[in-house]
Amino acid sequence: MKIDPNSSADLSVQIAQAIKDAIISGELIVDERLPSEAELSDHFQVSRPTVREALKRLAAQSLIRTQRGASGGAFVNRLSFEDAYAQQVTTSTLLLSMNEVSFDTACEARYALERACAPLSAARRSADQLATMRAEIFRQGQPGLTDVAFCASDVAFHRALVDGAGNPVLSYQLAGAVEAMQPLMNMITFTARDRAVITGLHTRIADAIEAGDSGAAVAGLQDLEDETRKLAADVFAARAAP
Amino acid sequence: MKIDPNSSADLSVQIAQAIKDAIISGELIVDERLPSEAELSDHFQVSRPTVREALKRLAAQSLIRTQRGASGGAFVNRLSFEDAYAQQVTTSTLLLSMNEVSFDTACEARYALERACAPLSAARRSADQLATMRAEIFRQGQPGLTDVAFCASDVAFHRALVDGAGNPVLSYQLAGAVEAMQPLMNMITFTARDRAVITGLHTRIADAIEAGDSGAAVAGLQDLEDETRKLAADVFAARAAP
DNA sequence: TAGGTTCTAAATGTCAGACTTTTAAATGTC
DNA sequence: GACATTTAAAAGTCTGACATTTAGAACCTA
Repeated sequence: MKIDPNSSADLSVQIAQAIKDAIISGELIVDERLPSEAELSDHFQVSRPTVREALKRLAAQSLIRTQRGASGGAFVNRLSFEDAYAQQVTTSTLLLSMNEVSFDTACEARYALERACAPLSAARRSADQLATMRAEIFRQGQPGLTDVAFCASDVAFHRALVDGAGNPVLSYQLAGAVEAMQPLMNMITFTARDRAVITGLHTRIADAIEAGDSGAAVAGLQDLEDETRKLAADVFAARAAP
Repeated sequence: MKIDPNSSADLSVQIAQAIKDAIISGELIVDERLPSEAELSDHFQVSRPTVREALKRLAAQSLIRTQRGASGGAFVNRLSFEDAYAQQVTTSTLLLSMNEVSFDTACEARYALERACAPLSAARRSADQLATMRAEIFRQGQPGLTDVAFCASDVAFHRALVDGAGNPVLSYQLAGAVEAMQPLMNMITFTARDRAVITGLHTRIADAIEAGDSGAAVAGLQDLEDETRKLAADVFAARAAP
């Protein structure tokens, strides 16, 4: 682990990069303890606050974790799917909210990816995942449900569908696509009729998944995408010309 | 922006979270300048190094950028697709390398997602993206190409295919799935015959994309997935029983 | 007056050293 | 042997200072 004394970049950035490279290259392995802050500051010839800033950068990316006390220190962190999920969701959400991504673009991406999961889910979903889908459909039919709660249930339904594929990598990749849509969906007002149509499609999809009919599941998702985009278009049209 | 004085969490974590919340909620908008470090340390009643650690955490996630000098400071950063790509790729790569994800699982996820892009790409790809695909196929046929270079070209081919869908959200989501496979692919030794089969399939896919034939493109990707998994299985079998 | 130069102040970047808190392990006691 | 106590190591935090960068103001000069 070396830094370039001639570089113009901030020291804490360079040090963070050096450690990150060591982790990626396998020079530092999972659960290995890094040298203490004092040792690192000695090694890189910088002060301890500078080393600490570098470590905080890595901690923010879940690359390391720190422990206080004797035999404490910074340890290379095993990046868990859970941590990665969370990062993926916040990054995707911010990306969408800060870049004026159109509803259609986000929606197209989400459903394209979800349709990719449908055949796997139809073949492999557990009874538990199917039960979750049914439970969410039931919840969506309850009277008095707020729009926000309806959207949250919608996300939960789709999460179960994706998880049904039994492929954690797929679940991780889709987490962002599905959850980041929620703020966009929250802009829509769902009438009782809209909800009935959506839950009807959800039922169709769940039935197809239960029957192992991947074609029907894909078709159901296609119709749901069309319906969602139509709803959104109506909302935006109504706002443009009140 | 407030922090809880009774919380046991580290101060820099709390402060980073408070600022992050303010950004996500829209309280702080893109390109807005945060208070100076001195003002923040005054506001939160902590020292400047603590504030700085919090800011470094946010900078590591590309949520803010800092500028030195007069009228400098920390600014809310517009999360660009480029930044998000990069994060997505490193996170996915580490996730795969640290969690003993099987080749098959990663491969299945990657091709499932890629097949989702194929119909859009067949309909929309630009001439430029098609040319990139052709150029990479040509490169893959060159003699003397190392296995690593062959894999890199493979990734470039697939990136062009995905970008052909013309949906930046989709490109972002797939960046991780496609690029994170590269280290896994690098474990495979490609014989001349293997390469011929793969480039043949690439040609089939490119032809289908050019012709706008989404069914053929999906079928080509399916065959490519099967071929890739067969190759990997052979490699692992050979290693298990030498 | 136009245009370049120098100065200045504000802000981040870095450093040194000290103190606080947490925690595991060594030590001591019954 | 089990439990309490001490100890030391390490991260967390604070104070205060100095270095460096940079935009803009003030100042000259042609």
